[in-house]
Amino acid sequence: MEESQLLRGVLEGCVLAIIARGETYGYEILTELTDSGFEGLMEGTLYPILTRLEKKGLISCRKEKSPYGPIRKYFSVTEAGAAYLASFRESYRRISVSADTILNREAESK
Amino acid sequence: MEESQLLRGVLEGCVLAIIARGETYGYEILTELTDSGFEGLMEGTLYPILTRLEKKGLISCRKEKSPYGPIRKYFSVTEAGAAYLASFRESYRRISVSADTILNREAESK
DNA sequence: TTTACTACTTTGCGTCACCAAGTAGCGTGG
DNA sequence: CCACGCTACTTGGTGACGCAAAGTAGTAAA
Repeated sequence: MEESQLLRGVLEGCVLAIIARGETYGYEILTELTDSGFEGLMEGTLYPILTRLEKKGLISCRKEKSPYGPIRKYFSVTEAGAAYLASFRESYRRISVSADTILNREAESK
Repeated sequence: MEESQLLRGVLEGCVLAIIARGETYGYEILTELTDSGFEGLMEGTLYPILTRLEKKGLISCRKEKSPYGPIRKYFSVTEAGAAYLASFRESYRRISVSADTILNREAESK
C-alpha cells in the first residue's frame, strides 16, 4: 500500500499529541489511534515510535502494574516534547496547506 | 529535518496532480512545487519521482527540444495515472482527517 | 571563455512504517 | 490444570523514499 508512506512522521506527531493530553500507555494509545481512523496500525509500528520518542527525550516513562496483564509503561511529555509538538504542528500545517493547494486546484487553463 | 518524513508519499501525489493539470516537464514542475510552498525541494528528489511514476505506468513521456537548454521530457498522466490520483486524493484526505482529529483536539478531561 | 540559467541523471545514506514472531501476566471455561 | 483469549511490550528484517552531492550538458549573455 502507498498509505504507509503517507503516515511517515505523521504517526510520531499524533502519538506525541495523544500523550500530551494526559499520561497514558502503549496499548491505550494503540486503541485510541485505531479508533481515530488509523485502522490497520500494528503494535510493531507503535512501540518503536515510543522508544524513539523516549530516546529523544520528548517523553518520560514510569512503570506500573496492570490489573489485567503485564506491567504497563506510562508515558508523559517532557518540556522538550511539548516544544517539539508545537513545532511539529506548525510543520504539519504548512505542508498540508501546500499539498491541499496543489491537490484541490481545479484543472484550470494552466 | 523531520520535515522530510512528512513529505513522504505526499510529493508523489502532488507531482501527479500537477501533471494532471496539463502536460509539463520536470524543471517546470520543480518551480511550481517550490512556488506552492515546498521550498527546499531538490532536483535529486523530484526526478526520481518522475522516473518512478513512469515506471509504474502512471505517466507517459515525450521528448522535445528546449529553446533554453537541454532536451525536455514532457509528461502527461495515463488513464491508470488518473485513477491512481483519485485514490491517492481519497487516502490523503482520510489520513489528514484522522491526523487533524488527534492534533487539533484540545486537552480535554480525557 | 567564463558565468549563469536551464534540464536531467546517479549514488549513497538515513529514517521509519510494516510484517512476523516472540515473551509474558492475567482471567475464564472445560 | 491447561488451553484459550485478552492485555502489554519487544525484536529483527525489509522496503520505500526524500535528501545531499555531484555530475553531464545545452543555450546565451558578459
